[in-house]
Amino acid sequence: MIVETTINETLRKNQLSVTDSRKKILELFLQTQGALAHSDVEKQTGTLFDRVTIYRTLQTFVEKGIIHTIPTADNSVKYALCIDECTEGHHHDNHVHFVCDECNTTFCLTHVQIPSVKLPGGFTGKQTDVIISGICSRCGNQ
Amino acid sequence: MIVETTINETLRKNQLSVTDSRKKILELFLQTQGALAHSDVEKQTGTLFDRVTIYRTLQTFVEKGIIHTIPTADNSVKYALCIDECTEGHHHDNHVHFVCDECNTTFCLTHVQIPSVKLPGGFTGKQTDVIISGICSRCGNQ
DNA sequence: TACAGCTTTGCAACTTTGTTGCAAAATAAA
DNA sequence: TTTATTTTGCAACAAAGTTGCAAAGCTGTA
Repeated sequence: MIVETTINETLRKNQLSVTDSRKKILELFLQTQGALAHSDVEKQTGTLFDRVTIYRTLQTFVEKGIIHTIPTADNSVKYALCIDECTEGHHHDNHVHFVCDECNTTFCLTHVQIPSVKLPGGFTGKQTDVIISGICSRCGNQ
Repeated sequence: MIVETTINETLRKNQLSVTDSRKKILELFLQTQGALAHSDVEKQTGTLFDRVTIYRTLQTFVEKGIIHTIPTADNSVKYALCIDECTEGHHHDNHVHFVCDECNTTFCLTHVQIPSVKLPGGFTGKQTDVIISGICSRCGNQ
């Protein structure tokens, strides 16, 4: 169980009103190891909140830098907490994400170094996202 | 202008019937430097084909390995030709894509080496996608 | 070239996903 | 407690994607 104080503090720090939906959705992310899609949040909160509220809450969290979006090869958008306090300047610039082919969980690998890529002439890179798919530690060790 | 023979051959090689929509959509990809979203194809072909036909054609092309999907940070799916004959085993395993923040074009950088990433213990990577955003050569040189 | 068999297309209807405006409810500050 | 501001839920809508099925189009063979 996550201490409610932590959740409230996080919201206050980000100048957000403390509301039921925000508390519950933030708690969900804190409890979840992997990333969540909008539909996941919707399923896990049942009929507690309106669909629109969930959209707006996720959007707000992204704007405040509490969560970030993850690129996926299919059309789904996924969100994940930035676990490290890399949040300093609210720049979630470089990320490595791991999607398990078996259980379909998305991991945000914060402790992995982003490799630098040589770009062709004239191209200037700002942000690099790496998505690796394969088998995660849980599914591999069975 | 792309030779029609090339298009027909590509379709035949992949055991696909040669139809107007397939010819036209494949031609579009051959003419386009960047990647295309479903909506781009729709706009560029006008009322020539039904929306459903475009969906199905893109899906077929992906299955046959003629094009591949590109992960994006927003929710849009993009498709691009695999230009190199890396198609040998129909395994489009590793890709570097570049999205220009300015003109929003997506480039499939086939000649860029994919860096290897050290994964945490227990994780086994199979496919790596790298998405770099920034300024492309066209927009930078102006 | 014509025909039979198979594949593809277009239509209609539907589901899912995401957005916007606005009044009511909840929260924050005084 | 009261007031000002923020957030929520509803309704209505727009966009994106899917499915079944009959009609039309392709392919191979004669």
